[in-house]
Amino acid sequence: MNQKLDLEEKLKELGIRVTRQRLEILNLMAAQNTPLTAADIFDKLKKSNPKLRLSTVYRNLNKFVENNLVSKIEIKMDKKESYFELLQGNHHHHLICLKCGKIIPLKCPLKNYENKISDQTNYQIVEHRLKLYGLCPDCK
Amino acid sequence: MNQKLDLEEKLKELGIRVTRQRLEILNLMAAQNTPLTAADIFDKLKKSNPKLRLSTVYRNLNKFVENNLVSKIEIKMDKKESYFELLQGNHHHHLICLKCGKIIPLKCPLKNYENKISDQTNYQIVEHRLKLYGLCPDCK
DNA sequence: CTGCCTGCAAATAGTTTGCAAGTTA
DNA sequence: TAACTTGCAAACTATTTGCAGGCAG
Repeated sequence: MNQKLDLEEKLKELGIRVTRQRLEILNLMAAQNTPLTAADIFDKLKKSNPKLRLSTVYRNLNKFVENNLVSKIEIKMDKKESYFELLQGNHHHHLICLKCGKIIPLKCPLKNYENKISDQTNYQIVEHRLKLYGLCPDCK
Repeated sequence: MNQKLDLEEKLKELGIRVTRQRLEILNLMAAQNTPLTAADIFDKLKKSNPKLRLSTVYRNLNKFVENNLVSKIEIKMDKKESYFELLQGNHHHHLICLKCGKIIPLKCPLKNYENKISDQTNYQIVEHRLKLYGLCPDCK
């Protein structure tokens, strides 16, 4: 898997020290390829690294977010926990199953919409976030 | 102001007991006409009603949400607090200033989009949420 | 007068922080 | 070896809950 090397390389480029914890977090996120909570990541990694702490996971995720390696998003309508997703170039949104929680990515339908709103409101638009909720084929 | 009467009427229709706390919360939300946090509401109301508790505000907001009188939304990108907004018939989204926090409503640009995604993914779409972030004319 | 609502206090969930010891460059 | 990172414990923020007395219907 040369994605592992890419991720290590990416940290070096950004001047972020390469530690076991950071690589394990990033590799897990790359392998799962869906948004995960800090607790998800912690639960999976503590099996192979029992000394790992949830606070370390949070500290590193926050650092990745600051450096635009990862984005932090809300997924569940009724839970206030954050999800984290490895940024791999493509701006997209999410469709979330209300029953089983499955998440699928959606390409962005709002390319010109930002300009339109910018013109209408005189706001300078910086970003937008869209989520759809529904029932997946298995749950509906 | 006959909105006050409307709100009291609405509670009765829904079989929700009319209490001082409930009316004060709803009237404040109607008067402010922008999404508010439970703490915003509590801070404003405790001046005239010092015995009011934040837990009472939360309990009532949750009841209003269950009964579709109020919607619960996330507004701030980096804070995990919920905002609550009185539902007044019109489905809309929000444009939020990243600097001063001002919030303006946007009409929904996604009328057909849900159908399109439903066809593409075979999910049954239940709802969607869109937020734009930017800088308002005063802050940019 | 009965059941729902509130005040009050304490608990919970998610996340952050301070500090000393360990690790990276 | 200097600066950064981690483990660990404790704090913090937003929200919820249990219980006993109070109020609405």
